[in-house]
Amino acid sequence: MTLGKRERLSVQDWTEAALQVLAHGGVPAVAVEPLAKSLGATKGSFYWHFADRNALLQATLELWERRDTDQVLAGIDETQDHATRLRSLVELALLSVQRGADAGAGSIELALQSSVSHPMVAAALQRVTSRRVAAMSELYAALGLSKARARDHALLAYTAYLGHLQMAHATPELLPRGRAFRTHVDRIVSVMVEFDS
Amino acid sequence: MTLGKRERLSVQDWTEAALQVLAHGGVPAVAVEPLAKSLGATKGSFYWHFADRNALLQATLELWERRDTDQVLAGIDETQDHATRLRSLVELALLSVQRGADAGAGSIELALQSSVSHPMVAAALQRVTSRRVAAMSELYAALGLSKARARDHALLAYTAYLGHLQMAHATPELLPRGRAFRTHVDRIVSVMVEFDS
DNA sequence: ACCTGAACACCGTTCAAGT
DNA sequence: ACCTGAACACCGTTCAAGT
Repeated sequence: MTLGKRERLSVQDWTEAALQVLAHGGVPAVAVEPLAKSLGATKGSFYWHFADRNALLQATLELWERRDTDQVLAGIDETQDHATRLRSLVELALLSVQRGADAGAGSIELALQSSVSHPMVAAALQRVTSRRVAAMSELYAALGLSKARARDHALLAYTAYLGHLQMAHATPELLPRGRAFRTHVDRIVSVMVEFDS
Repeated sequence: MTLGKRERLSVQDWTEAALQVLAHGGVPAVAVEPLAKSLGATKGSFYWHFADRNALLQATLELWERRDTDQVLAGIDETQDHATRLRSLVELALLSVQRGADAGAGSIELALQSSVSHPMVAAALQRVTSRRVAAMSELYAALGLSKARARDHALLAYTAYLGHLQMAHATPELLPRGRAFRTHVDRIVSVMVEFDS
């Protein structure tokens, strides 16, 4: 976890390190003293770069938002048709939950969901969620749903994603594994993507 | 929040107070010193009744589990048929999310989901979730689904509930309100309860 | 048996002093 | 400009001493 002895630390160094511990230990783990120790510096050094712990949290959240946006954009294959794009988007989200049970991108998101009580965290989550739901709405609308129904369906799909994320971390023993897991994901995707009326 | 001046505090008094703050401020808010202050006692008094903060948390979790089990049993009308029971179970769960945005039963559950990293919290959640999924599985099985499909469908429904709970607290602005909310809940319930093949 | 009060460790924050 | 080191507040934990 130690990043080696640097003569001087930058704001980026601290923020990067904070994002690391955020993924592992959640928001409470973004603590100044332990962070300083792992970087081989003192708390005083930290307070040169940041006003307080909240400023570090803010910078960390912004870093996460930037990377998350990039990742989602990179995950969509623009050459595919809308239906395929939608299906693979939902599928990728659900499968990504499985991958990084402890270290993946999903674990940062879960850590943030854990700390919604913190206003800054709530704001960051609100922005990212809003962006994702809007993107899915567009896809549903492109498939022929009315604006209202498209948004509603996007919300439902996102709700399923959030719940799946939660279960994968809180009670993974209850989720099917291996082949059964694929079947389960396939069923969710079907429910979320196929519709009528 | 102060429970008045009592001469002597019991384990129940501390546990009850802990459950209160758990609902409002989450697991981190279950702190010995503030709790002692609100009860008009000293930290030393606390440590007569409990080995440490973890022992208090454990007692609080057990209290929640007992009450949760009672509530769920009370919520099911045994005189109804299986389909109606299932539908009202899902519906009640989703609507309860709306009720107590800050104080309701759902807020304790959300607070616990927030702290899955804590092994004791994870264990408690695992027990409750397992119990609920099993109960729903039975209902699905009673409606004619195979054991495997019944369990899978119960998982899917529970996943939707968890995600809904999450959104209602983290990003409530994104969920529809009023009449549109009822429509949204109705749609989720339909997806979760109606099935074929 | 139950509680107080003082003590210590840990982390957030401040700031004077160093390079 | 960037960092150290010491100080203080807050909460978890211990424990000798009180009733």
